[in-house]
Amino acid sequence: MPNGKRAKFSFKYIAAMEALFNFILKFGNLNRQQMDFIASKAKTLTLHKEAYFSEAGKIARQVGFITEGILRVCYYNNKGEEITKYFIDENNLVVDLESFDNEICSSAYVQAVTDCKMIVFSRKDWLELLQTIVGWDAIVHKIISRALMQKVERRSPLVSEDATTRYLKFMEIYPSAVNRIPLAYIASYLGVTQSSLSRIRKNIR
Amino acid sequence: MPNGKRAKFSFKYIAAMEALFNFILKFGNLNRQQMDFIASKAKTLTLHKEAYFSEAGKIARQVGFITEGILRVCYYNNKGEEITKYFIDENNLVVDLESFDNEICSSAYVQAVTDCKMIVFSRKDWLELLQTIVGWDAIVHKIISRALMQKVERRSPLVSEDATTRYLKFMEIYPSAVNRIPLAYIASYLGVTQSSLSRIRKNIR
DNA sequence: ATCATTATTTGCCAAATGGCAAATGATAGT
DNA sequence: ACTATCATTTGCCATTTGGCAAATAATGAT
Repeated sequence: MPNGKRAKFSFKYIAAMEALFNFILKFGNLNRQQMDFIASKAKTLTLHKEAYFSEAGKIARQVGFITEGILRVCYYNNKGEEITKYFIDENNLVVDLESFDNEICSSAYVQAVTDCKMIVFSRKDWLELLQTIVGWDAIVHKIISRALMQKVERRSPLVSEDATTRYLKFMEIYPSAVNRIPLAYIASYLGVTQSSLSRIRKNIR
Repeated sequence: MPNGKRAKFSFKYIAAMEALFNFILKFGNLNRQQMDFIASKAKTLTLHKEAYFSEAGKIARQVGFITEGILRVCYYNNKGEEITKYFIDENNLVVDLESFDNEICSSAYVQAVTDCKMIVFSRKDWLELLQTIVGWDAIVHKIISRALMQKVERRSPLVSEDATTRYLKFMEIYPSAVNRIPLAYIASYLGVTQSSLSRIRKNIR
């Protein structure tokens, strides 16, 4: 990227890109040219609290990276209750994989829990990156496998714990998020009622 | 494979291999030569009920494909309770991914719930397949991603359901396995006590 | 067939959690 | 500062689930 062009990027934008590459480079190597090509496809996206990144009934058309804020993935179960499947916080990739990969309608909402700043790639650009950058698919596969394993390791153990233990585990995993996520969302993530979670909080102190 | 050699394979062995390739070919294409190469690395393994396929504290050194029987993956939580994380039944790949990929000690046991027949690949052979067969890594990635997504989709929703609903969902997913898995394992998978599950079974009829 | 062992069911009661509604607290808009 | 709105806490009681122990059933070995 020629020096003369730098001026048009804000400090915040550069910091966000740096966070993105810090994240990516944990999973594999890229040269300067490849990184510039990725950067050339990146757009920024601001999501206000409660806005949707992708929606049930629609096809997910972008891949995102959260630089600020927290998203959650949720759905409605057959009793009509809204269930939070998981939270995704800063410096993580967000994509409704099933929907994005297969171009089928999603059954889940991906929603901003707080105001969010993201870097996003359109489906078209993302596929171009996959076709152009040698080794990019391997990096993406690693990122996605790790994210999936993390989801399994985080939510699934809750099944065998009582409500208090669930909340304690939650606080361990998302210490900085606990105070930014409404109680109702945490309760639905943990599979307890709001009032129970409120009482659990009281008892912990 | 020359005709003269066929005689040394039993009917059962051939059926097992066919099941393996039926499974693999759902995720990508392979030519005859590639399939023969894979087959040349395959060994059969019989596990008796309660035997371990891989163990906590050890490094997982093989990839398996179940042709008959059911395995379970379990661990001990910090209260010392044995928790079944999931079951894996016929026509599925089994590998303790974290341990196998990174050559680190596992924290989980993979144990036969019933007598099992499997096709297995040693770590060495598996890596050779990855290096030799073009496109094999892509197929493996797809298989593994799907398996991980399935785990997320199966166990994680249990968090938000009551005990009876958990069991009903379990029966939907593993209809043919319900009667082959001891109640205690199912109970620990569902996060309920044995006695509760026993009562739930009674009430359902 | 018999016994020993293990798995499952059942009874009894305690503890945890849910359901509902009201009270309190927090927040944003005017 | 004052509402209106939404989020959280609390009280009361019902329901679900757990803990423990004993009874029954199933299984495998001799």
